[in-house]
Formats: sequence, structure tokens, C-alpha cells
Amino acid sequence: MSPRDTRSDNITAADEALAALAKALGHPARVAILRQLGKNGKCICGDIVSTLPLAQATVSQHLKVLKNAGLIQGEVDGPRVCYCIDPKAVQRLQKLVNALPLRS
Amino acid sequence: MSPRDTRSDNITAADEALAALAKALGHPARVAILRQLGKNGKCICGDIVSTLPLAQATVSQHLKVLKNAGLIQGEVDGPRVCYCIDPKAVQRLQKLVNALPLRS
DNA sequence: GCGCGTTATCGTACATTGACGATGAACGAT
DNA sequence: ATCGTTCATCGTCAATGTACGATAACGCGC
Repeated sequence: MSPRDTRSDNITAADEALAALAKALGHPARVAILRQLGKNGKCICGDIVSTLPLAQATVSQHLKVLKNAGLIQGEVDGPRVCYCIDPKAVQRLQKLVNALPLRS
Repeated sequence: MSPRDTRSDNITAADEALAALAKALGHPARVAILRQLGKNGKCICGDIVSTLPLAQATVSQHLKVLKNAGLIQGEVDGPRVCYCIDPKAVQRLQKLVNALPLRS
């Protein structure tokens, strides 16, 4: 997790980008959150907490990870916060994953 | 990372599967390894070490992670070990990622 | 203003990861 | 059988991740 030297190694920026997105997806709760956001269409918020077997603080942390990775966006709506998927980011992830080699 | 209760929560087996694969991809070096294996077609081995700015022990660890996730396979070829991509696993990952919702 | 509901952050505890050098195990060749 | 090569594993350490309760911050209604 060191700030990685991009001078001479063959670890490309695309590798970094994919790794960052994949890392954000690397927890079952976060995948579930993403699915729920997609299913319920527009934003949700504390509902996510009630559907997961996790404390509110923990869910908030997971949301932060997803948000930092750019996969979701959150906007304040009165006292509550409304999260929704950023389709751009998901598409970018899909593109990167689909570009992975299949050769044996 | 607790052994997660699959009884009553809405974290599905697919979520777990995707999270596990994504977690394995969640490091730039491992993405680079996967790309290199795909590019050079068949197996490689200590060559991976020489192309990465990492110690041999570290690369070995990354290879183990990828192998445990099922993304690559390794077979012993004399004194050296030959790694190659498991296309099935990569396809499974692609399918799971492509099934992610895009709805805003 | 005060409280209430909602969410984020803090502080903490423990587990996991990432990195390395050193050592061990397996194999081919001498 | 010993040597050199190749790779995996061990032991260690710092850093990160996961989870929680407690607390702060925000906005709304009274």
C-alpha cells in the first residue's frame, strides 16, 4: 500500500484503477449495498442499515469506502442522506474487468 | 471478516463470490500479474518476479492469493512452477461484475 | 431555543494484509 | 551426494481493514 513508484515498473495506471475499484468491491457488505442501491433505483440511506446485520457506524464506513472509490454518490436530503450508484464508475469497472485476458 | 451468517441477511452467495474475486484483484501487483499471464499466454513463473519491483517472497504471496481465489492455476514443471490464468474464473468474475446495476 | 431523528466521526480493539529477509523443500545437472 | 536454481513457507513488522459503542454534527419541527 506504499505510494508505488510508477516510473519503471510495469504496473500501469489502469492496474491501479482496477485494483482500487476491485478493492472497494472486496467486501460482501459493500457488494450487497451496491446491489440494493441498484434495485431500489434512486437513493436510500438508513434503510441500508436496517437490511444489513451490521451496526450503523459500520455501514457508514462501508458507504464511505464506496464513495471514496467513486462507485456511489451521496447527497443530503434534509436530515437524511441519499445514496445512489454512479453508473459511470460502474461502467468503468466493467470495462476494466472485461479487458482482463482470458488466454490460457 | 467473520464467518458471516447466511441465514437471514440479504448478503447473497453471489455477493460473497464477487467480493472474494474482487478482493483478490484488489492490489495493483495482482492485476499486473494477471495481465502478464494473459499477455505471455501460457505459464510463466520467476519471470513475474523480475518484472515487478517486489521481492520474490512477496510475489509468491500474491500468486498464492490469486490461486486461492481460483483466478490462476500453477503446475510444477521440473524445478520451476508454471502459472496460467483460469479463464473460467475470469469469466465468472466478468459475469458477476457485468450483472451489477447501473441504475441511478 | 430544545429535542428528535439521522448520519458521520472518534476512539478502540482485534484481525488481516503487504512487505521483507531468511530458511526450507523440490528438482536437474554434475 | 552435493550443488545451484527455483519456488514456497516462516517469522516478523508496520500499516490497513473491520467492527463496535459512544459521541458529535446536521437539519427539521415544535
